[in-house]
Amino acid sequence: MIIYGVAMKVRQLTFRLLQVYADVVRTGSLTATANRLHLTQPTVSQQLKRLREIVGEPIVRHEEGRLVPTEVGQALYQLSQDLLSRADVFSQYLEEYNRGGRGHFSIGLVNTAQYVLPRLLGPFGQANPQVDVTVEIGNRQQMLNRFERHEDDIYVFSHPPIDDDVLAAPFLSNPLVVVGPQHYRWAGVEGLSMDALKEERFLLREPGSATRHTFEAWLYSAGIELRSTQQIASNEAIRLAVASNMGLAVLSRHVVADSPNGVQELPLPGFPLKSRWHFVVRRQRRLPPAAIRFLSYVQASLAQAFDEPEGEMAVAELLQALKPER
Amino acid sequence: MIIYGVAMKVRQLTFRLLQVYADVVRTGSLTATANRLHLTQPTVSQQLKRLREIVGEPIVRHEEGRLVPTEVGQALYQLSQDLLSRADVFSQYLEEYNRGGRGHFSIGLVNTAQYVLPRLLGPFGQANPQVDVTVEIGNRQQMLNRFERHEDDIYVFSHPPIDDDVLAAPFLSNPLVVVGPQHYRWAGVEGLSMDALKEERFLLREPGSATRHTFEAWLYSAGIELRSTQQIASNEAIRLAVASNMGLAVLSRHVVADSPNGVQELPLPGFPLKSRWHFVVRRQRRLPPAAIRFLSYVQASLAQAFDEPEGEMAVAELLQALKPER
DNA sequence: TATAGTCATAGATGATTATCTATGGGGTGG
DNA sequence: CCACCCCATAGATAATCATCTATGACTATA
Repeated sequence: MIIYGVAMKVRQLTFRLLQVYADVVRTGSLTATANRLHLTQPTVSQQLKRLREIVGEPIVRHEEGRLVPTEVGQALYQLSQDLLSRADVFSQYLEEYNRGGRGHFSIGLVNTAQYVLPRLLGPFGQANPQVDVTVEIGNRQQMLNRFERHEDDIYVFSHPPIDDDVLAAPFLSNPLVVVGPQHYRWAGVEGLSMDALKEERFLLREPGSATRHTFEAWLYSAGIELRSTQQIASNEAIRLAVASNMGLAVLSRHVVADSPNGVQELPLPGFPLKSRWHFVVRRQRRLPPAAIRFLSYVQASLAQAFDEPEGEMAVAELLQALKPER
Repeated sequence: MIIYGVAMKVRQLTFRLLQVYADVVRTGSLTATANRLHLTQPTVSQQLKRLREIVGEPIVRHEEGRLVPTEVGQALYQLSQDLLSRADVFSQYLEEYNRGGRGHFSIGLVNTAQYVLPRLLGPFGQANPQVDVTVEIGNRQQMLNRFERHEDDIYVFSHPPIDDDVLAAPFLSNPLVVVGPQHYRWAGVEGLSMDALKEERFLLREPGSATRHTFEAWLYSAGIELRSTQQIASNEAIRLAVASNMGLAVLSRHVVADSPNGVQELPLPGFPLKSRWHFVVRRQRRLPPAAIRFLSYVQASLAQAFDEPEGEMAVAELLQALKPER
């Protein structure tokens, strides 16, 4: 952009000057303006003088004891009003932004978490229509990569990465259960054990998956080795495969919880495997106010919507740890 | 939550800061901006810092070696663009105003002058559609009152008021002639003299009129006393009255010059009485650029449109006298 | 014409700004 | 791992700003 320095010394123009000038035009008196703005009359007089120098043209004249804007002064007054009100709009936007009622944040979800997060994000979005949330979804490994690159504001992991910079709040239990087809032959049998099922075919998620990793860790510690496995990349596909008698699987109870879906949970000793979802943020990262607001919202609704008072506590601590960042 | 009365320190906001910031966003580099604006890199860095303090929020962040505006920064950038371009529009307006191509001025005309001024104001208005001219009309006395009160930018008098502050440029001759009805019985008679006509009824303008005043002064110096007079307040009414055989009159030749109008000029010794119209301005008054432009325009067109080279000179001098006022 | 109110100007003084030079820290690409 | 950009910070300085108090000029109005 080419700047024409000729007509007006824009560089020296200050919003303060415009504020004072606008008030002078409104009151028609330097003294009045001085009082209203808690200044002395000479101060206002000098401000006017300087503004006139910036504009390069007289902007007010005396008329019947009042100060009246000249033709140029009127145009300048309109400009002032215009500019000041626009700056004010921006200021209000800033306030809204700081309150978290407006703006944007991004959250990265491990695949399985997408079965529960909507229950938090949905109502939050309803209550904060001006907030724009980007939801990233991937398996554990993909989310770890994003985390490494600081790509998102908040993450949800069942097993948070270990790092000094990490703040993690376990907010919701994520029980892993063994599921089989609706009319599975072992259904109802007492004393069923995993050892008895090791000959069955198990459908597993891909290696990067946390669900798979947790299950395999448990198998290892229990000294069990599976005979037959098959890899399927999504929880939903696994659920459908189980329903179709293709095998058994270990899934988050949240995946199978809702509605009749052709699968059933098998009561096995040692199950459900306990795990929890964590909100994970970097201690050092300055979260957008909207993200803070979301976490606050989560904290408030956890107890009632999910009956997870412990989660509420954990989120409260997380928020606390983030506050002094200011 | 703490409520901050002001989200942004608007008072300290400068257009300079916005200019610099806008350029930083465009180039994505402090160094580049520093070069473009002929500053050093630390200067730009500090400006950015100050702007951030004013806004109270980070406005840029590093990303792949570039500086990228944050969410708030983007909003601020838009604001900057907006404000700067508006200031620029005003600046352009100022330029136009100073060139006289835009704006307003007022001119006060003595009644008789309204017969010729349109021939100047008309074309000027055509050539400068953005200039808004207020034309005030009245008889000499009324115009003198306006002059005293500094109500107009320019005046047209045939006899300028005497005042140290007055600048007057005689720009056009205003011959006063004796007129009678079209078929007046003395028409064509050689050696006709005013002395012979003093028994006729003369139609005169009101006492404040300059035309009347000039005529009466001439009568006085010639030692002639009229027998019968009648007062009529407008030139036009007088012309019609003369055409209707109600008497004779002394009028500006400009009043009777155009078109067949039922009156004729009577050739009398001593006539036409010489007088001139003057543009009159106050030396001390700062004329709006538009008024200056009008006078310049008049100067340029006098010679060709009216064949009055002397008037051209006089107006040129007037303009000259006004110039150092800056 | 005296009085009060309103502006303008002068002089003084911290505070803030606009800049510069010098220097240090962090990445990026060889 | 080194050289090279790029940015941030420190320190310095002249200019400008934001203010104030004191005072003078001008203008209505009592």
